[in-house]
Amino acid sequence: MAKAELRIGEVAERAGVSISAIRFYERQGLLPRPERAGGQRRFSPETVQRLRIIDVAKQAGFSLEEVRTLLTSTDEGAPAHQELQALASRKLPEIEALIARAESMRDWLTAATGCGCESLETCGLFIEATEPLSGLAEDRSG
Amino acid sequence: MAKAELRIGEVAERAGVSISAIRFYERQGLLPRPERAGGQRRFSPETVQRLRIIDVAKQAGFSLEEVRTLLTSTDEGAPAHQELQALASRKLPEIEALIARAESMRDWLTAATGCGCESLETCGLFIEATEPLSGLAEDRSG
DNA sequence: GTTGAACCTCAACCTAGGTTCAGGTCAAGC
DNA sequence: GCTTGACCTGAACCTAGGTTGAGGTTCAAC
Repeated sequence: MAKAELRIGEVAERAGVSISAIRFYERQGLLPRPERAGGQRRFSPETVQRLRIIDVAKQAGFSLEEVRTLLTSTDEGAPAHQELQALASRKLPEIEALIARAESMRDWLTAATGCGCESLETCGLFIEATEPLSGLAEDRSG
Repeated sequence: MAKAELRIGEVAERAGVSISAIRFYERQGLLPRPERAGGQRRFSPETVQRLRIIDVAKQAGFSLEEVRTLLTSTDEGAPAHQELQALASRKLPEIEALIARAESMRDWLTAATGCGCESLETCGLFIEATEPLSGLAEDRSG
């Protein structure tokens, strides 16, 4: 383990995250409580990489709680692919549903840019069962 | 204008929205303040349709503030297509960006389900500049 | 005339992912 | 020894779109 010598401002800059986010992640258990010197946090360079991992996982669609699960699992010695595959398999259908909903929105909005209706009440875009809309309904089945 | 004879519970059921949402929309200016009988709201049947319009617009990706803009504009006599086209044209790039981001997430997650790495630190999925990730970066340009 | 369902208002609460603020400490340069 | 910048804690605040709860009224049936 490398020496704990970085101050929070430097870690923030290197990792491209805010100082307040670093303290927040620590509170949320995504980062271990770092060593202190005179009350101030001192981080090892590995922390920068851990913050980058957190960032990538967030971009991939994981919540901070899911990221914490992933990090905790590997911290405890489990192989990375184990929890990662499980989380990804659970997240994938959510993201696919998001894509499908967003594509329906796009189709509706595209139709709307060509709308010439005088009133919303009579506009086909706002009358349910019209095709571009059907895909927009939220899933109320379960 | 039809008679104001519906109670809030009936409007909620017909429109498929919650009672608390109806009161909330009234506070937010999406519904006009309805007539009262002994302190209780009495709605005209048109309210049900207005709630359906709100619902469709929400599904299409508009915020309540945007929906209010749309409704206010047409309430004031403007043709529906005028504000609708403007709002849709502004919303469309947002939704297209959302689709692009979600597709990048999907690709990353798909790769992750096949990951066999032992550690996150050495996993290519978490090393930036690796391709599936490049599309995931949030737009920090503007 | 009383019960119970449906309604009322106002304020507080919820999620997620942080940010901001107040009030205080620490470290380095002059 | 004083200033300045970086840091500390804890609590409050933010968005969006509502929901929930407390405490009180009204309506319809029996």
